Amino acid sequence: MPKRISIVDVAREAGVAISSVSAALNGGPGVSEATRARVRETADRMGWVPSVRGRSLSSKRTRALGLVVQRQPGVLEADPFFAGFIGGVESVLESAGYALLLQIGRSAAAGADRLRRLALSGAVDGVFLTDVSVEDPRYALLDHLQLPAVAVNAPGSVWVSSVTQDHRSGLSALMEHLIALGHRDIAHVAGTPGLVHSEERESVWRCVLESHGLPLGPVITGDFTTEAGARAADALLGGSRVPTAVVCANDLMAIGFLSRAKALGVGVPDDVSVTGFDGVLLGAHVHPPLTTVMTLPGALGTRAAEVLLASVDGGPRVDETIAPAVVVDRASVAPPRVRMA
Amino acid sequence: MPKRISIVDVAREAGVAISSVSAALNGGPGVSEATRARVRETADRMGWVPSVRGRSLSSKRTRALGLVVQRQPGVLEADPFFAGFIGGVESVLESAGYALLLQIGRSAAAGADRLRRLALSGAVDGVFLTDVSVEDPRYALLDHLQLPAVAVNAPGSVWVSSVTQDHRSGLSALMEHLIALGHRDIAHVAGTPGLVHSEERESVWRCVLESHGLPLGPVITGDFTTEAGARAADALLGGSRVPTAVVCANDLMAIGFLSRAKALGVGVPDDVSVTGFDGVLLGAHVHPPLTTVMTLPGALGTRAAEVLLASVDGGPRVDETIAPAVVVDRASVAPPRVRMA
DNA sequence: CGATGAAACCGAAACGTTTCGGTAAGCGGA
DNA sequence: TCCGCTTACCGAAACGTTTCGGTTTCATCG
Repeated sequence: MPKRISIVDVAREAGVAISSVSAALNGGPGVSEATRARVRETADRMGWVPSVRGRSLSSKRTRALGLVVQRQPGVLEADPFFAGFIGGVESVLESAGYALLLQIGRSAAAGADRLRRLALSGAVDGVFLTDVSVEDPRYALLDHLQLPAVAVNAPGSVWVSSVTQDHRSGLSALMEHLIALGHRDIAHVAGTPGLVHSEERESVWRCVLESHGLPLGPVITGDFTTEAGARAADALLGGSRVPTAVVCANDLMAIGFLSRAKALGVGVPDDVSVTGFDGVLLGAHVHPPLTTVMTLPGALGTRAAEVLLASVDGGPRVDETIAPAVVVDRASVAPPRVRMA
Repeated sequence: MPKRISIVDVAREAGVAISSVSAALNGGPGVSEATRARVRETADRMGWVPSVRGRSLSSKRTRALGLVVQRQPGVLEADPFFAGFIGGVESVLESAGYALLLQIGRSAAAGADRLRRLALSGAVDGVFLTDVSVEDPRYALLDHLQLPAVAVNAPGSVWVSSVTQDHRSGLSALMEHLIALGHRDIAHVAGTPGLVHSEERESVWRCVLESHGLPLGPVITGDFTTEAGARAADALLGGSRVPTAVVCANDLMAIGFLSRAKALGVGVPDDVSVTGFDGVLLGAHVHPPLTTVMTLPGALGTRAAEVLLASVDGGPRVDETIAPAVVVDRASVAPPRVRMA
């Protein structure tokens, strides 16, 4: 009901042209300090807030960044990655006066389509690329559109920047730790196939085993949910040849594995060692407390936002790396029990 | 680099006026089926996506809804409420073609200010109100602005609608269950003071005890974090008079309590029963599995989005309720141990 | 004293869409 | 034949800002 006040109202009230109001409030040149102060005072007094609609149409800047999450709602709910990431992003956007436009596509195809519309409609000045898959089609789209973008935990492209937290060193340190304890039979519970971070973690597991001349234990393909972890426990613990250690691609699957192992009467870490990946808060509160690799989604979000903002302002593409993920040794890992042959 | 194509390009290509393109694509009247089809075909062929900037300026509709979260980043990361809620919201917005504008204010004051700017700048067509505190100043702002809004798990106002999942029945059922088992000494670990859901849960705890003529056990004030739960365990288990049951205002605090209790050598549920509230996925995987009240953030988000969308379309304010939260009885509750007087 | 130039300020176009008043064509009825 | 009504379509204003070219003012310098 209270009619919006616009820049023309402020201009009339202050007795200047609207272009002067604009210049005064945006710090532009061609305005004396006296008028600048007077305009500012008038605008404040009238409670004027520039219309983001008019502004974005005119200035080609929306002052919003886009994030299209393509995940099952269930994973989203349990996995704290996004909450942490978004928290980090927001801490930067807040001071920059930017907003975050969030969309959730339940499949990769739906996500790509939403991203396409988001970009083409000019709703955002740049986008974050998460859950990147190998041969992700979104790179081609963004390269073509030349829309500022930053890939998170995935390689960049000709046009797209990237911000990454190194997974490899932390995970290989964890593997080395297991091997140093005497484990020779190490299984892997993998994440959703096709995602770069799934593939990467599996590749680390494989490389470390090969570098020690150890046999590749069984691989169970999961989807990052606790249910997948439980199914993996069924598959791995019920067989004739039970591994002495199980390296899970994320904490949620490790926690699901832990629960099912307990239900099956298999002791952790006495009968089998289990490790996770992510470092979720609750991993410290399960039984036994989960040995894992601690990642920093918040720091990742912060840096990604800074990079993307710089890119929006015309900066060059960059490939950044934040502090690597480190092993957090809790109590779900122990030397293997000596067994009968 | 590939210059944006606009509605005038489509109009020229199809040989009609831009107003006809607009009418044709938006299903407006005054367009023959023949031209409508031709325009649609042309637009598709050219890959035209309407500019949300031009559209929102002209139509007074942004096709975006706002959510200002005012929480500490830490809580946000661990508490799956928002991920679930946002998932539910998005499932509705996706089909409606709306986007979600997310902002995080680290304090209530910062949140209120961000909401104010969000509303005044015309960036959104409506907003969700979460983490509402008693006497929340945002109601007055929205009432004054007449901006469509829906309060989540909090009462509405003259102008603001509300969508609520009943907490009281589930929590009082949980209390009755404890009392039926023989508990007489029931403590409460409360949430952040001032928030309506904190106050509400404490009030249920108080009412049920009073209705049974039982003494009010000690109340420890927390802040919904696991650390607060651990501190509560220190306070409650170290004292001379240890309660037989502890009702926590959320799962995170209950889980923190559980961990610390184990560290202190206090058995759950043998020495003390513990309950949570929320029904987070991981509550089933801690030891012992947590008895709690299961809420449905996703369903809440879905309904809230529907209500808000209806409100944006001029619908009347409503107060909705979704299916109540129900008790999930796992293993952290047992009859009290018989003690020496 | 007049020319020069910078600083301050103004006016209008441009951004891309929706919306509304207006016009031409077609058609049935008197 | 002419009037009036409907249908299809067009042109232009409006939304609120930024931006850019232009004009005035005034001090400076030759």
